[in-house]
Amino acid sequence: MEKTDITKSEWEVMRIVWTLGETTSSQLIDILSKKMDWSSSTIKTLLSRLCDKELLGIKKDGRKNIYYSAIKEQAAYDMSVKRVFESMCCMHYGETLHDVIESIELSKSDIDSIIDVLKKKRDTAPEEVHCKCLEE
Amino acid sequence: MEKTDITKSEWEVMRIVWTLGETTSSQLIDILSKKMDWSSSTIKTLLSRLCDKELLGIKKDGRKNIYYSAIKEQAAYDMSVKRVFESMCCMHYGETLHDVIESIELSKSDIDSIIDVLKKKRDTAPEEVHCKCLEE
DNA sequence: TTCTTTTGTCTACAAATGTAGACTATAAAA
DNA sequence: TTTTATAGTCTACATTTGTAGACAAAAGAA
Repeated sequence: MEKTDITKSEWEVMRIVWTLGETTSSQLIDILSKKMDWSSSTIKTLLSRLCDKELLGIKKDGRKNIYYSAIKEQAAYDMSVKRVFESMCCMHYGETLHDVIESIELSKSDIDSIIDVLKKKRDTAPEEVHCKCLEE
Repeated sequence: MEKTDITKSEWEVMRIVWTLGETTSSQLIDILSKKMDWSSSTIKTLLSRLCDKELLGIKKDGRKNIYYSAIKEQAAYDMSVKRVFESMCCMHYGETLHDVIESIELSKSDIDSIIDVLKKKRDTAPEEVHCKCLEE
């Protein structure tokens, strides 16, 4: 079995936890019930599933639960983007990146750092990448 | 309802179809049963689900089915990567792209074209992007 | 201290997904 | 033409996901 993916609904919860740091269910219910129009039960269910998956951790404060993220936000993003790329034909990596970069918001310093890594990568980059979809 | 996602197993099928162009179930069974260690039934089920979702189309050749992709490969990739980015905090777009670029194979011309779009984007790029995770 | 709200834990249930067997109509082989 | 291998369509069934109600315990309000 491979690591479970974070599902669409779970991302919503995780992002709030990452943004707030440690937090309580009431705070999460407060925010997510408005934002996502979910019932409190739904949010509680998601919280306990995320704990099962060990994506969240719990500390007890009396009888209240304090939730905190058990994984680093950036690591979660890296992993999930990497997974998408793994489902793709590698011949399309370039254009896909091109297209996504066109469509999202990036700061100047983001851009600079990406250009930087691209330039470094260029030295050892192959002339072409070839399709492996039918292999193995 | 939003457009259904392509699932992990479905991607495997779609990629073979994209690579082969029009094809038959026997050819797909041949390739995927080896590659994925799936039974022929599994592959047939996936094919018919993909047709239901209108990601594949069928032409009849006698009583055989000829399958073909009903969506463009690049469009499918663009859409699915875009979806992942939509689940993310936009403050992490830059680093995520940086990390994924480091980890995948890109040709020199891919790299050039991405640098190109980045340079264009830089002119109008903001100094910073800000987190919207708690908004709305 | 009794009533009410909050929290937390269980249970529920439909839809989507992963995976595959059963049955049927052909087509190919013997 | 009888046998056999195929391809296609249905049905099946466990898991995961989306979504939420029921109920109990504890905390706060009256």
